[in-house]
Amino acid sequence: MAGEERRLQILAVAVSLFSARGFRGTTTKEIAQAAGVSEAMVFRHFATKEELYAAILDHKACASVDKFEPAETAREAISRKDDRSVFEGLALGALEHHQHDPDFQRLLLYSALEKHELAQMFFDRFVLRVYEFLGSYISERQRDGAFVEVDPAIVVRSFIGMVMHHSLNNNLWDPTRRLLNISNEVAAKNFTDILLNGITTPTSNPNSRRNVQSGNGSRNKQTKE
Amino acid sequence: MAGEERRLQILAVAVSLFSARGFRGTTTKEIAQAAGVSEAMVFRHFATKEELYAAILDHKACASVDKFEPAETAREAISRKDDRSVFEGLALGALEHHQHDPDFQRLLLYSALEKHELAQMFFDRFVLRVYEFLGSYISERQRDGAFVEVDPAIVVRSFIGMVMHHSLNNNLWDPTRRLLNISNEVAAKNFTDILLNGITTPTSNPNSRRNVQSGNGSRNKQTKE
DNA sequence: GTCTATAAATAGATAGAC
DNA sequence: GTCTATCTATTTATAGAC
Repeated sequence: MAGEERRLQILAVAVSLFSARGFRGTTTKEIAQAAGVSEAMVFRHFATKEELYAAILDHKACASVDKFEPAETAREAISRKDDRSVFEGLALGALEHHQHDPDFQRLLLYSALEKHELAQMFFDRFVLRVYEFLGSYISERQRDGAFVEVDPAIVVRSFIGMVMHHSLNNNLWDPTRRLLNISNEVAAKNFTDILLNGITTPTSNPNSRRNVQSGNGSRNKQTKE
Repeated sequence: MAGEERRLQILAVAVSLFSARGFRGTTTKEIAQAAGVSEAMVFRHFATKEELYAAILDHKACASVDKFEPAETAREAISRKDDRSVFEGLALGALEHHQHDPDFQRLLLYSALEKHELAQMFFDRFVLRVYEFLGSYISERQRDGAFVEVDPAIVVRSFIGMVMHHSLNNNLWDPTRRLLNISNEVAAKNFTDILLNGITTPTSNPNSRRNVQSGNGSRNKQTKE
């Protein structure tokens, strides 16, 4: 097998093993066996185990960043100020990504727990940008009077929390979907519904929407019905 | 040092090491050194490294379950049907727990990634119950007409997602709070606000609240203003 | 490009003295 | 209860033949 081809093959099996067992939990021997070569071959393509791991994280992180960067549908929805499309589209994209490539989330978690520098780099280069990106849209919609006045970062944290935690459950704790078995489309729609509209019915709660009116809040009764 | 005392000391340092480096990332030698004893002492109290790890997970999981089980304030708020108190109280409790004991979340994540059986046991004995507990309350409030008709499990997933993901950010990726620096109280309040009320202002979105009216939905225009 | 053989260090775990 | 010394297996990594 040609050099580059072999390198990619080793990389591929290593992704699967590192994501399943973590850095310290995976041995170079296992990687070599899974690739059907000797350990010496692994070290021919990657000087150290650490270098192999870094190559994987780098590849996964960059691929993920690139995949998000366009987010054409998101930008288009933003330009139309179509809130539902913005959030639902981003959620669906993330959920599909996590479902299609569960190794990605596991690698990210393992590397974060193990405090690998590339985990922090991914956070700086990807998560930070998402917060800026989404946060600035939320700010804009607040200026429009469409969203209530609340720290945009909290809104981003909340929404990403719903989405990421759902994927985490599906990939990590509840792969058989005992707790909640819904399609990504339904999940994205419901998370967006909750973020935008909440779950309280309009008439049921006298304190509802109290964040909206800044000047006439005194009309809202604090006592229960 | 007396037997039981020594045992607890080893357990304590092992918690800190296992939570920092995971099972495979922690050596019995390190544990012994951190406890100021020889490796032989570790194996005197715990037959194998695995047994020590299981003792830790078991202890942490049981302590956590016990701590939640009362949840007196939650039950009291539920009996009053004080939605805000129910969710805000549970969120604050979890956030405080995670902040006060960051090892707990790391151990849980590591053990889940490493597919340790006790991780699954914790899920079955704790997470499952929370879903039942909160889910049945949500169902009740839906029958009251206070909450919109949506799968209660999705609501639970959403809310737990906000809370857990926030703790995860604070403990794992952003301990310096670059992205979002708020107290647990503010976080719990805001997550609850979003869950109950959403972020859209009442007048801004013609599609808003469309889940509520089951019979007269045709009045809602689908076109944008 | 691929292998076998092996080095060097470290892992988990035990024996036996005090 | 505690230690030192040690065993055995495994781990990362290298040397050198083909």
